[in-house]
Amino acid sequence: MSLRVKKSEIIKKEKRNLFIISSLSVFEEKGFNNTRIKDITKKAGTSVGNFYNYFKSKEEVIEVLISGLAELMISKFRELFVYFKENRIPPISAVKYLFRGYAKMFKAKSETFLIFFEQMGGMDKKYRIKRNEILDKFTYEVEKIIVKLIEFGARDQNPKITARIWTSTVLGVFIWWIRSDFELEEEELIENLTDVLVKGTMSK
Amino acid sequence: MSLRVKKSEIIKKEKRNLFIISSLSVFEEKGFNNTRIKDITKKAGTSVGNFYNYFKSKEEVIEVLISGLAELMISKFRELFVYFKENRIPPISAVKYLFRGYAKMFKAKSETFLIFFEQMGGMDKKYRIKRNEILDKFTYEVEKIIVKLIEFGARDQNPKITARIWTSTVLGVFIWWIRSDFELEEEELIENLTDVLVKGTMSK
Amino acid sequence: MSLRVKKSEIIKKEKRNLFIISSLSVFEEKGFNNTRIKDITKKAGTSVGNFYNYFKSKEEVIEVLISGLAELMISKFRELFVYFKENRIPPISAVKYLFRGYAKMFKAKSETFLIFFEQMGGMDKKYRIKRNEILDKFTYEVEKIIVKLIEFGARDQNPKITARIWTSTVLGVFIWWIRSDFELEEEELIENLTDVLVKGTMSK
Amino acid sequence: MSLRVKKSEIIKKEKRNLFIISSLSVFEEKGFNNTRIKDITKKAGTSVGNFYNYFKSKEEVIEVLISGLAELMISKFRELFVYFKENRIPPISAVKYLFRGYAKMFKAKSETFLIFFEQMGGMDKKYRIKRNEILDKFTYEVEKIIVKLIEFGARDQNPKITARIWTSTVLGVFIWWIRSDFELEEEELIENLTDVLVKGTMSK
DNA sequence: AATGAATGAGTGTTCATTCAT
DNA sequence: CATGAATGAACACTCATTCAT
Repeated sequence: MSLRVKKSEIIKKEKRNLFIISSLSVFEEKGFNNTRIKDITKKAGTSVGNFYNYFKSKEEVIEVLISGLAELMISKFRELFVYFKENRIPPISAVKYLFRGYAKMFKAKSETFLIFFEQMGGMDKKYRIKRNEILDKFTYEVEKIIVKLIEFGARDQNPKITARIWTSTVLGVFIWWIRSDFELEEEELIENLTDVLVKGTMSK
Repeated sequence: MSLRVKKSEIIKKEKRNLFIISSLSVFEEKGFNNTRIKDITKKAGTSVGNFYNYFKSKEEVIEVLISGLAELMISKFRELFVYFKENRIPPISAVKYLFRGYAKMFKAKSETFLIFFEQMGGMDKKYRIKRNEILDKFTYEVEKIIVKLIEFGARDQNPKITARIWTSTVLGVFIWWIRSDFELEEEELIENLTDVLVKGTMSK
Repeated sequence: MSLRVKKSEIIKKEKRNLFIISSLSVFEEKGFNNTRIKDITKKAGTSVGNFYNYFKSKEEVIEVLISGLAELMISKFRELFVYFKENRIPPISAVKYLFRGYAKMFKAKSETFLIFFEQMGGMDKKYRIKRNEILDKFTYEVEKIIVKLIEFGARDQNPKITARIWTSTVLGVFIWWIRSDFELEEEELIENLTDVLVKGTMSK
Repeated sequence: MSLRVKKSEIIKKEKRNLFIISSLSVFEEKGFNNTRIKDITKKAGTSVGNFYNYFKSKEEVIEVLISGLAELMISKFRELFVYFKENRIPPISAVKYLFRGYAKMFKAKSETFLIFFEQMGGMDKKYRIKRNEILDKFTYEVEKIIVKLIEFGARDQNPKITARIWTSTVLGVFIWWIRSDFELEEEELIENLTDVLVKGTMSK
């Protein structure tokens, strides 16, 4: 019996996931504001009413999407930072490693990132606030790296500003990369990005 | 008679402007999609119907806003680039001068820039496309600067990527600056930004 | 002074007339429901507000139009009937004379007739009622002619029905004639119409 | 499954029909232009939004009404004409039979006919054009009858004019009959109508 | 769970009418 | 008288959400 419940719960979670994935691709195509519940359910191959068996509102989907993304970003950043901190490797290699991690993440979740960075501003104010919170958290993690780099001998810059520069640069470039459908060679992009940021931060 | 006509036309233009400015601040506050015509006209101190004496639709306002901004950006970039090209000054000073020009522009049109960079993605697909076109033009202008810097002795990078890095960085940082309500000292920001980008691009 | 007032009144009447004529041609073109006050005033070469110096509402124009038409129709019918009654001529000639009078009237007021017969039904209920009243009056006049014809030796039909037949036939045919832009030869039309109606009513 | 689908489709068609019938009676009462979607749905006992599950616009209803009527008229006329052609009966009986067919049709669809003949002119230009097309087709069918009557020995008239006379007469009289709420005895009306038209067309 | 018809508040837009100049 | 900007009620249509089956 308990097994049965578990099974049905797994199925439920899968269905919920199907809706999220469907939402994602429709949001990407039409934008959040121009996406109708009907579009999502059509994509998911089910009916409008059924959507409400899994979500209590249209907003819940976007909230789930965003929370998932936020979690992913933060945990990824922390994970990468731990590597950064614990390994005594030349900064340039460490940063490259870091960026490769980012690249992988952006590639895996490209649609979510596009929605997050391109569309979230057009939604309700609360989403804009949420987005900025996430960006701030990201910047905060980056700042720790900058501080680390200063220990490694970087010029004495305002770490807050430099962290913000890094954040803007990394996100802007990767978003552009996604939008261009990954046209550019990943390694070349990372190489160039690392080069500018590390040299810009460290060279005397 | 002709004078009178002119006068009424000036008044008409002023009224139109009032609507644009009102729209701007409401869009900024509520987002384009959550702004009602009534919000705009209330801000402008007039009636709903009167809005349609000046614009044929809600969309027309956003189109006017965006075209105006696009023109401003492009012309400003060109103007600054001409200065950059025609004056034999050290690159770091030239770039600083360039960034000061940007800063001034961003400050003067901060609300429009926020709408452009934060909300436009959430609108119709056509606006996303338009936005990317404008960004591409901007990047193209920046690329000319990078090429110039290479002539000045920069490392041999892929100017397309470096231009994109610059674009992302500058826009990201300035948008953040606007959003933080210009909390940071302008000169410090410019100093730091120039430092990272020029050193990141030029140092061996 | 009194002369001056008179003069200004004449001018006022002329202006009113200009509006009525303008209305007519716009109603004909766009239909009453799709005609805007602006269309009328544009045609009249004046401004929207000025319209209300001459009429108290949009409805007043249609009322003036319709009353004028009703008066014209009724008086014309009476006039023709007097001729019919007072002249001892063969019925067929009298009817022909009658129809020639109608034809002239329809030609002179073709636009008004089209509005009356084609559009009035689409307006408010009260106009439909008014239209039917006018038609009834018309039929009542025709009935007097039928009665006269019976005195002349027509078969014994129900004069109410036959009058209605005549009314429908005459109006239907003339409206068609107007709509076809008077393509058909007037005399041929009258000849044929008279022929059918008189023979249909009188021959044993 | 297929049975279920069929059933739901039948229900859907019935609902659609309910809307059409409701529209009809409201149009008849208030006129197309003065009918609000709310009036229709109130009559149909449902909500405004639901109307749009069955029709894509207010216009679609009128289009359905008109197409249905046009089809009905044309097919009825053809059917009656076939009877007319294939049976060697005295013309007066044949015409009477024809008119009885018309009368039945007018009675069955009286509301639609009223809308068609009284209101369609007040709608958009395209509807006026459509109406005239239908009238022309009707006249064309009548013309064939006139030609037949000429073969039977009618005077040599211009069949186009005589057909138009018949059309105007028949429609005008029946519309009047509907409007008077069928006050007049059907048989007497038909008798009289036939008498005038056939004698008017055939008598030497 | 699944369906999709039903609901109705909400929104952009129109346009007759008013009124300050 | 003439002008045309200003007013705001009214309406067609949309769509998130509910609910009977």
